[in-house]
Amino acid sequence: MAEPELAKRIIRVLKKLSAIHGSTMLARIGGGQPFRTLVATILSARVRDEVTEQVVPRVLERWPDAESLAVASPHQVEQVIRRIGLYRVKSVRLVEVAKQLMRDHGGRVPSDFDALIQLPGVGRKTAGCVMVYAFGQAALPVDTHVHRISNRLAWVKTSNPDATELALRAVVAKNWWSRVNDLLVHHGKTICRPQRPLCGDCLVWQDCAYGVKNRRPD
DNA sequence: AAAACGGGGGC
DNA sequence: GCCCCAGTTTT
Repeated sequence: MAEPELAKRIIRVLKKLSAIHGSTMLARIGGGQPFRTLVATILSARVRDEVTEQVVPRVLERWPDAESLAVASPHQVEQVIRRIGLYRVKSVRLVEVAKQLMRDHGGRVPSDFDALIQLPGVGRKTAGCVMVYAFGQAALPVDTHVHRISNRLAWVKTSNPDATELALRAVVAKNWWSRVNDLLVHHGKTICRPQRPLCGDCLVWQDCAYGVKNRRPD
């Protein structure tokens, strides 16, 4: 451990945040099923939860598996996901993903990070979310929320999300990664928001220079 | 490292 | 009107 002081700070914050309970959007929509989780995660990119939660079930109702989605036309998909941003790109990619699943993986979603990340429109975040929520495998997909928290609490000094991921992996046991991800994402969406964070309601404001300054402005 | 994709909601 | 949204791909 290069920085035991940092490790202690991270652990202290995570313990306080462990009082948080509740499910995440991807856990609700995906229901632990690989195909549902994959589709939900791809469509959720740069889209608010409320829109994703309304649109994705309609997609899955019409195309419940890779076999049916692979023979759909992107235009058909586009009509259904129209409320989501980037829908032109995403409709083409969804069909392409389904075709690739049929061609290379027997119509199943691979339970392998390296295979997932090769699907079109699937990056580190999406692959990590599928591994965590669909396969229950250890993965810590650091997103903008977790990265923002990491910066405000001064866990990392660079703008690289990978640095945050490494810092967390160093101090959190593998079987807790999904739980830690849930805690931090939930905290980032509700309290530690990008603008006007609710430091007055924050459980860890005392561990955060940003929070201390916000609660005791001078 | 930065731009592009992109409609919809909050303020 | 401006900024942001459980990112990924391209330049």
